[in-house]
Amino acid sequence: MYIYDSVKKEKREFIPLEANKASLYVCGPTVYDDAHLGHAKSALVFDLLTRVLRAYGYDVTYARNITDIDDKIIKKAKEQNKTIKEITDFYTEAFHKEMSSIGVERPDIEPKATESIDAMIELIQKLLDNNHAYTTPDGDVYFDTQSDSEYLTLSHRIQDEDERQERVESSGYKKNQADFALWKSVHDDSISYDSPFGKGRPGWHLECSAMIEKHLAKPNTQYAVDIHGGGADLLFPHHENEAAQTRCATNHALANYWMHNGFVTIDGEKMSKSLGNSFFLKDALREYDGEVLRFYLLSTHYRSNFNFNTQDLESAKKRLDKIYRLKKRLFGLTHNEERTPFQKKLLEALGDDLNISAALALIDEMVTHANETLDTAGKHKVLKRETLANLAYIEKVLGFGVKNPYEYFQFGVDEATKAKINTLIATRNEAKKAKDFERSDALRDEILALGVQIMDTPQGTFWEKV
RNA sequence: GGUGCCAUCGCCAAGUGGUAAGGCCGCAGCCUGCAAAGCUGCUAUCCCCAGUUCAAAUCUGGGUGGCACCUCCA
Repeated sequence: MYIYDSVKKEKREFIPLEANKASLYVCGPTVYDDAHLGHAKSALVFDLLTRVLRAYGYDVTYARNITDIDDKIIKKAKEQNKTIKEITDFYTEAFHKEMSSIGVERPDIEPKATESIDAMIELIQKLLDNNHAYTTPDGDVYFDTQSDSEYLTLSHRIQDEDERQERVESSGYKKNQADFALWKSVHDDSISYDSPFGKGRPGWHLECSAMIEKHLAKPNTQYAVDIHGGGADLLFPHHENEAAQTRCATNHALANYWMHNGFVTIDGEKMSKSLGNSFFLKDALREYDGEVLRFYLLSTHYRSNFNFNTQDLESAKKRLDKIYRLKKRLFGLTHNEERTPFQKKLLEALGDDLNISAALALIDEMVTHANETLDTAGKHKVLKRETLANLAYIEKVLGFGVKNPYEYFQFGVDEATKAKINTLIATRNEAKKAKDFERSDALRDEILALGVQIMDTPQGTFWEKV
């Protein structure tokens, strides 16, 4: 399997630290607001990566954190007159629910920042002991970027000479402008934790390093984890700082492979709070089946930026529909797991840095071939068996086609309408039987007016929401 | 201003030196009472200019255009 390493900037063969095992850490959400499509994209990308690694036979340990202590959370809690925990519990649960509806499996480990304070304090203490951090008179602890000769090697940034030397005064007690807080002292009655450095809260970058040490890192390895992932915007400063902390506090570097997913944009612009163009996942889920969103968001290579629009979403849906229609044709048949050449090719495509386009093209060809054979030789047992095995494989590795195919096509149709449609179809079939085509066509138009397309097949008349 | 990424059919999108995958849309046909679905066929020389090479969408240089990071951000 090959992975594009966004730090080394090249595709590299994946060689794990420990044979047959793979550890993966991904920066998760700060739970103070609803997840938007960008969060969905990131979660989907690493969900796919995990599935592919497992398909390759790796025993994967996947950790994704929940940041549940942060200034923004505190601000929101104050605004809504709620406790921090009420806020974070609410958004954590919403996050889980929404991710689940787009087929994202739960990570193996989901550490919360508030449950890892000890590990963070331990890490800060090590950095202080190693002279990679310093305390300020007002009780903050900063990482000393000048003490780390490898600082900025991750993001390939060139340190600005002006920044280095000039602004010591303007940044309080910081030695260098680039230094970042490991511990922010708290002097008022807002939420804080006790520490050897005084009451305070952990810095933003610290928790990931601490949690990786606590949950994933193995002693005496060159890297703490095999793969570290996150959104492209996290490379600097977040990952740069994480890497610096880990490198300076422990005897290993943070990650062997770095993976960064591209952004979801709307009208060509990155979604952001300040632009007011966020598209929340919960809103999208009201209009579209979660799996359609999964398929659409995953249909472009993970490193590319992704411009969201409903026209493209519709055309992605039509592509997914074809998988489900094939499922319908084979509905009710049982099958066993079976390896086919198709599956091998599919995995090879995905193993090439998650080349989803190549994988989807293979699926399209498989579906077309299966339909063609079913059209001409409906009783082709081997084909049916292999196709079912292939569809099951697609479900497992890509998470496409996991639903009941009939229900999939009925998304957003309420029970009363369903009953009405079934009645109309029954009436139409009677008219058809009596060869009263004028009536049957009129009934079909009536059904179409409900936003439903019907299709007559040898197995009966089926309908799909348009 | 600094750094980096990108530019392939109407739209989405693979392809990193050997002569352009796939999907959507469109057109023609098969099937169908008619449709829908399914199937078959048709549709690009790769932003511009120059260079390297037997050979470039793919490498180099120069343009033009778009985006991102440098501040919280998936």
